Amino acid sequence: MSQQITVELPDGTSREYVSGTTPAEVAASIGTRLAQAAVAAKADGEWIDLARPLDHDVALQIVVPASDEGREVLRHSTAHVMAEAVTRLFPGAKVAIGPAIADGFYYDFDLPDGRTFSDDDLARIEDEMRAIVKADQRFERSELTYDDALALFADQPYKREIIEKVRSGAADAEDAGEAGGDGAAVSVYRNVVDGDVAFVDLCRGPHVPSTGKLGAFKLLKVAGAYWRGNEKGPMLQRIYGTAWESKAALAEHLHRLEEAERRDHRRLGVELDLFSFPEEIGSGLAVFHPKGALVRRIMEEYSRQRHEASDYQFVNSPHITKEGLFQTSGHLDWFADSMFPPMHLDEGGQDGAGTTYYLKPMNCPFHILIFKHRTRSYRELPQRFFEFGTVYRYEKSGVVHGLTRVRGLTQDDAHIFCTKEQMAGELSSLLDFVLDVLRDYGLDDFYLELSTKPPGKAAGTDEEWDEATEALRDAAQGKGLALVLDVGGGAFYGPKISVQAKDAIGRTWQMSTIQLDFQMPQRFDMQYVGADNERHRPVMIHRALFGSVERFFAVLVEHYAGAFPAWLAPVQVTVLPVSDRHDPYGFRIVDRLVAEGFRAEMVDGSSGQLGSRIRRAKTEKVPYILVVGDSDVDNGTVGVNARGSNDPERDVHVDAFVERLAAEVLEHR
RNA sequence: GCCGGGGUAGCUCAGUCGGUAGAGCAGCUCACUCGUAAUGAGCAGGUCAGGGGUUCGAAUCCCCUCUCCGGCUCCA
Repeated sequence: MSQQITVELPDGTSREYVSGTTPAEVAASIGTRLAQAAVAAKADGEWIDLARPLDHDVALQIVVPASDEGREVLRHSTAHVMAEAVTRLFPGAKVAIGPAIADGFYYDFDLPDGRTFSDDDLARIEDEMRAIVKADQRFERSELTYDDALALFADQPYKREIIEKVRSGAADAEDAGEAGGDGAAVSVYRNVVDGDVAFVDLCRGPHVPSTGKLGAFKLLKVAGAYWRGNEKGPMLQRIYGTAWESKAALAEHLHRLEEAERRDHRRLGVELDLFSFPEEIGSGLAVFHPKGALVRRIMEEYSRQRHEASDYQFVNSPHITKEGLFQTSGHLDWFADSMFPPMHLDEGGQDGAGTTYYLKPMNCPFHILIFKHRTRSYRELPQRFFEFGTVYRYEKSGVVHGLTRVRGLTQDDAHIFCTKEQMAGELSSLLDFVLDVLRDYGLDDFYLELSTKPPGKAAGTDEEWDEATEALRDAAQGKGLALVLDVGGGAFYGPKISVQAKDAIGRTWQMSTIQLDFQMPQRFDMQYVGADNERHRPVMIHRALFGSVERFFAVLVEHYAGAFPAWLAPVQVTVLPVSDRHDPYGFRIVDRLVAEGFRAEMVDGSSGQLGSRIRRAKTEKVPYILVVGDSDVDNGTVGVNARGSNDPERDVHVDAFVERLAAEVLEHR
């Protein structure tokens, strides 16, 4: 008599089955639609295939495509299909790893004779993949001993390396994830069609039952990638693709990609005449044009106001310094490679040694020196120094990217020096301040990330790190935001909290960072005199709210798709007279607006017909276009075209418009 | 830095087999005087990223440098 097992379903109900029943059969017993949709299952939280027999009581979740888990399975299975297609089309290709990632998947290959993929290859591979999907190959799982697996993958060195690593116990989570198995064995998946094995891959699974379940996918791009992310290791060819539960979901995703491209700040920077990167200046060095500089100035001015109101003191420091400063801080130990090379001066001096200067890659040592300039009393703590400090970092050539990763940037940098007792309160109120200011720039969907001690690249003791990390965690909790752990992501001198913000199309950007630092105060031997008349070491908090002005600017451009809200828009109002007899009235409107402190300009009839002037102003994403004609001149009104509306408002009184614009600017709408 | 792909007018791009460069938009001039997303005509605009090589001849083929793009690695 066969044994019964109890299967608990996500809705809390339980059902009895004969031992050996598969998740596929469970799904079928619940409903045909579920059975048809199912791609995999989770048993007690563990991924399994639908065909894996259940032999004990279990909490079972049937995974369907239209879920995060389901898409992960689809993507991973699609990656296998891609690998099969590549090995068919490129005999001798070595396969590395091919996981599911956010929104898609990739697979790394090593092609014979150093061959590389072209865009045409991508199309061919996609065609081959469609054939494999059409053939509806079954994914069959089996477990092999290490020796059998090594033999099976005799001509796949990357797979063998993973197996060896797992066997020797040196595997990290990534390797273990690839190899599956249960410690004495590894699992492999065979793609079987008509009894023939078309492809086999080392894999933990799970996979869809057969390739026919796949189909809504697209290969996106080819890229180089290091084997195991090791800069010194071999460079593989990576193909990125995306896969979804339906054609509609795929189309939607591709549309999102287009939308992101449309918002690209590098493209809008040219279109809206905001900034550029003249080749003559050098890589990663931007110039801001009048309109971009205007937006930037407004951003900075508002930031200054807010900092002033929150008891920050403004300081300034030079762009270059003698090397000793960065030796003391430790930056030269960690970051000499990514600093602009030193300037050696006065080498003809008596001892011939001369002096070495560096461009500053950061501002903190300067602020420390300001603190240290005289004896500080506990009465003046916390001391908050703020500076728009321009720094230079020699970013590696391949990482420079628009305004988000540049070689010359301006940090809205502040350093707070306080007592240990003040630390908790200071961190908490700082976080409130940061979030509040970010909201004023139109960002309001946040989560926090806590980055801990970086292994092998950190100064200070574990005790100091633990203390600092816990202080940050305490500050982060209770803000009502999700807190995500970023293990090993801290700076060399301390852990950090970063504020991650979602933009208008749901992309996450790292915005502000708050770092707690017990190291610099020691290195620079900072002190204050306490109430007990003894000398104490202050705690130092590093923080940047924008991060860098350039980067924040880029995020705002992409967030707003170049359509800045009125308070930030370089031109708030464009006045268009219908014909040149309305010019004097148009100028009066512009004068009035400018007198009220708005940024208004007039485009008269000599630069085109009304339709073309309207078109241009709309292309420039001006918040308000005012059209003025005969009736407006007679009645003191304007025709208002608010950005985003295709419905012009006629006969709006000038006073009413001014009031409306003023309110909008004031409220940062 | 590494892998791959690019650089032709301000912008977007075409340019065949190696035979000294073309369009649209933008700009300028003139005409049009117009109520909501492109009026028309004309003009002007290029050391084909820079340097070297091959060739009778190079935007085109080769090499180097700069620079951009997609990734990887990195990001104080």
